[in-house]
Amino acid sequence: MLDIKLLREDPEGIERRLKARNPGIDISEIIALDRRRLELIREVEDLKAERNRGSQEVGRLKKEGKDASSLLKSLSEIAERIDAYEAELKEIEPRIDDLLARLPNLPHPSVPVGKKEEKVVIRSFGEKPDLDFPVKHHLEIGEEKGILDFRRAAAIAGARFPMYVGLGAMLEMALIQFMFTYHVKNGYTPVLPPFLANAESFYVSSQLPKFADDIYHCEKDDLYLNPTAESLLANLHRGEILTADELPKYYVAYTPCFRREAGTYGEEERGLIRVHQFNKVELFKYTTPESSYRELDALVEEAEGVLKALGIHYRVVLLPTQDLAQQSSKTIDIEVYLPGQNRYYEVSSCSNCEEFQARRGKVRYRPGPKEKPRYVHTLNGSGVATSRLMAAILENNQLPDGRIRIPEILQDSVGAEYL
RNA sequence: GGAGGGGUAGUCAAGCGGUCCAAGACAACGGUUUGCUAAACCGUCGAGGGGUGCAUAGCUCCUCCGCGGGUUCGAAUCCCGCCCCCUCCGCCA
Repeated sequence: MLDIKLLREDPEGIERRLKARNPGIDISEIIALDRRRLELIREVEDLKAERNRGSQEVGRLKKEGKDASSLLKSLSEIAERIDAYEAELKEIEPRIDDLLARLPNLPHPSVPVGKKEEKVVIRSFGEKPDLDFPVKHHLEIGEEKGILDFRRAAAIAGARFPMYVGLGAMLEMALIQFMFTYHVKNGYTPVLPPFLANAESFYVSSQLPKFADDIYHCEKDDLYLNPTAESLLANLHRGEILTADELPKYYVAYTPCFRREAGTYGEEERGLIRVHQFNKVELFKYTTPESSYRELDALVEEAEGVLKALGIHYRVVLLPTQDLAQQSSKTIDIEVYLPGQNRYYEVSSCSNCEEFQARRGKVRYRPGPKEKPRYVHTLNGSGVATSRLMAAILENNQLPDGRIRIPEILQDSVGAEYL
């Protein structure tokens, strides 16, 4: 959520910056409604001041046993006028809120302006594996080894739900446990949050109102299934005023993530690439505005640490304006390479949302004892998402003889060296 | 799901139609005193929004007592609906 004061002060400048993300953005309706809103507030507040003075006078007159009937009559007229103005306000304010809630965050100046394709590769780790034998797709590997069973999962839940079996299940659990512990050792507070959450929570993190169709919804209880722990962790301090010495706060959560993925899938998204349910270890930071970009860089490095430890080749890319999620000012993705398809896939997306989510969730901190509360900055990043990480391991670590080498640090917990 | 109790500022807590512009205490902060620490004393001390300011400074107005409605000239206080917490009962992995 942007501060409406920014729109008032510099509507052209703000609109120009937002158009870099989405050329279709037009803030003129918000500006017009807001102008009317301010007029109404002025009227209402003047009237209320008058009413309050009058009401006190009524109390005084009654105490003295005097007649207050003419004053009461004029006050009741004022009350009617207040009602009329407030009725209009009540109609206008939700419209402003809704329009404002749909505007994206302002992009950071360091973000390249442009479409998806304009993303910039910042750095990479390791080499593209050069496999001199016919490489298999992870689906094929999964079936051969009996560690992935999409067919039976489909009978249980439907298409595009994964089921890990045997060493596949062991490997998935080992990955989760390894990543979770890795970040805890780096100073993150471990959290296992609820996996369902209410609408308010998704509004704060900004999945709602825009992405209602992409989240599973339990009608009866009006709860949503977690699509990313970002949504949950962004609500951990809702409505709180933190003290300066509490910041920065680092959280790591493990959750399954559920996504409806309504729309079309391409052939290249078969298997574990795009599924309705996957496991993710999520990193989340609450920081001061001054430190948030330093913290973003650190966040990316911490996520990279996981892939380095697993020995997987990846690259780090800076997303351009038109590829940013609504709440993000700047996003850096980590992509792993899948030799089975000769393509890179995102396994981590690290964003600085600045105060966009904090404003919605009213998460603030007090810089000093006497100072006014300010909004914190929130950052999130996958650390990382498995399913895709699993696919990467299966495809990158295949050997000419058909075996799959399990990354060394996981061998003990999986209980095997090869699949 | 049922019955009862409760939700007031950072924390505790009073108030139950008009002097509430929400008491008081604790914590915090500033100061006085002080060999140091502590104590004592004095002062400051919630949030959001509007107006006026270069101002996140002052001044001023409005709103907020779990959330949303209603009654009233006037609601923390009365009425209705909902949410959350506690105790007990029922059901259940």
